[in-house]
Amino acid sequence: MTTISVVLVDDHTVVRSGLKALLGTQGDIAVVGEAASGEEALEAAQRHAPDVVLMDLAMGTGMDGIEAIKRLRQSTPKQAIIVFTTYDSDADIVRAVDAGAMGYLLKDAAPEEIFAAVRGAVQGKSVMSAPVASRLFQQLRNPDEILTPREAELLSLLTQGLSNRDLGKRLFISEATVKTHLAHIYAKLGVETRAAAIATAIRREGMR
Amino acid sequence: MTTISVVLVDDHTVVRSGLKALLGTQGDIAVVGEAASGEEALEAAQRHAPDVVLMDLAMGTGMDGIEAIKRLRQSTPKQAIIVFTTYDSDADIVRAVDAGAMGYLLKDAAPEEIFAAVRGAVQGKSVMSAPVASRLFQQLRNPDEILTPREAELLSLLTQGLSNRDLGKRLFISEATVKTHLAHIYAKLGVETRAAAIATAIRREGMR
DNA sequence: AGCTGTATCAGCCAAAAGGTGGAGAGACCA
DNA sequence: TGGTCTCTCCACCTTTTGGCTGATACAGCT
Repeated sequence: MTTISVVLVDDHTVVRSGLKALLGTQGDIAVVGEAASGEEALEAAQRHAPDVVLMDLAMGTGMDGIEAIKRLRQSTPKQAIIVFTTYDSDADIVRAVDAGAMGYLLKDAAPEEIFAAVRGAVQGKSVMSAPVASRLFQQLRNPDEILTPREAELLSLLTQGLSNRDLGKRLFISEATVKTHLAHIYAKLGVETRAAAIATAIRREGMR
Repeated sequence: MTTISVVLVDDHTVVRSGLKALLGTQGDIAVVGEAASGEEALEAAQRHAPDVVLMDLAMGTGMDGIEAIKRLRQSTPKQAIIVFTTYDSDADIVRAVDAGAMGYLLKDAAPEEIFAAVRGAVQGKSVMSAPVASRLFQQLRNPDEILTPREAELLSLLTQGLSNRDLGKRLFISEATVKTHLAHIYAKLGVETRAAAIATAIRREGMR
């Protein structure tokens, strides 16, 4: 059994430290490098040539996690990338997988789940937290929940706090049409009010 | 010099582990207990009687951090509570300080900052991360825009998409009172509708 | 040619939200 | 003690939003 080398990418010192401590308890996993930003991540991945990169999506400044994943796939395509983040935003999941992530863990994952993900990743298995998997599953099963371009446009304006009247003016459509679109959006998002739709959109769909 | 005993409260195993590893490097600080929820926090604080409680505000389920702070102040008033959380939301800061928190750190704080906060807390000093301090400072300059603790609480629930009726039920107040609070919140945030208030709160205040 | 999905609009009604003005109770402080 | 702040509540009224049903038009696909 060979040792699995890992590079950690997270702008929070505490989280890196915690991962290091947890992974350190496992004989077959060794943390060989750390990075606090997307830029550093590229550098560290080059230098340490790890088997696995564990990466947060939200980096305070500079390059974000998604961008870092894309570049890592180009510069060091053999490394398995596992996303390790706080929120299970639909948009982030899709984007991360699209960018080439092998796994998607949430920060409240149990240590065993993290170990399993790291071990699985080097074997080409993709591991994700249960809530993440269920979201992906739901999206595949329910194409009904995908917003049409027009609906997405409207939702985007909605999250800026516009009234139905304003939405109509902005999009050059009648208030009646705005209401129709809204009803569809609510149904697709699984909410009943505009307030909940805004909250859902900004948080879950990564709109801001 | 006596050793400072600390209890950690965070629903993320990784974060607890990280704090433990970091604090463990300091000879005068010892982690004596951990908790993954508000309920566990009360229990751990009773049992271990620590000098300091380091606590996240966002706990997955059950009691939230603010509520836990309030109860801790009642059950074990001598312990200093330091909030250790991800976002610097105005509303959360106000509510946490109001509930009796001694310090307010962000998770991207440097280890030295954390050590200093723990040491300061036992001496009755309140320590907060620079971004947090600047927010408070800004609020002091514009007293008209400061949300009262109750308003902050309401706004926090508002960003979850609740209706006036639901807000009333949740806070044990009438719908009339909810409307009064909302009117004040709108005025302070400089918006006219609940939709705009939510958008402003989530984006500008970093709430989620 | 028919089906499906998208985008547009209407009218009606009920529910929710917002605006205005007023008011009492308790805390805190000068 | 008087002033200020906060939290609570009420009534009345207007505006906005949401639920429902139904309709037309166009594009793409089979």
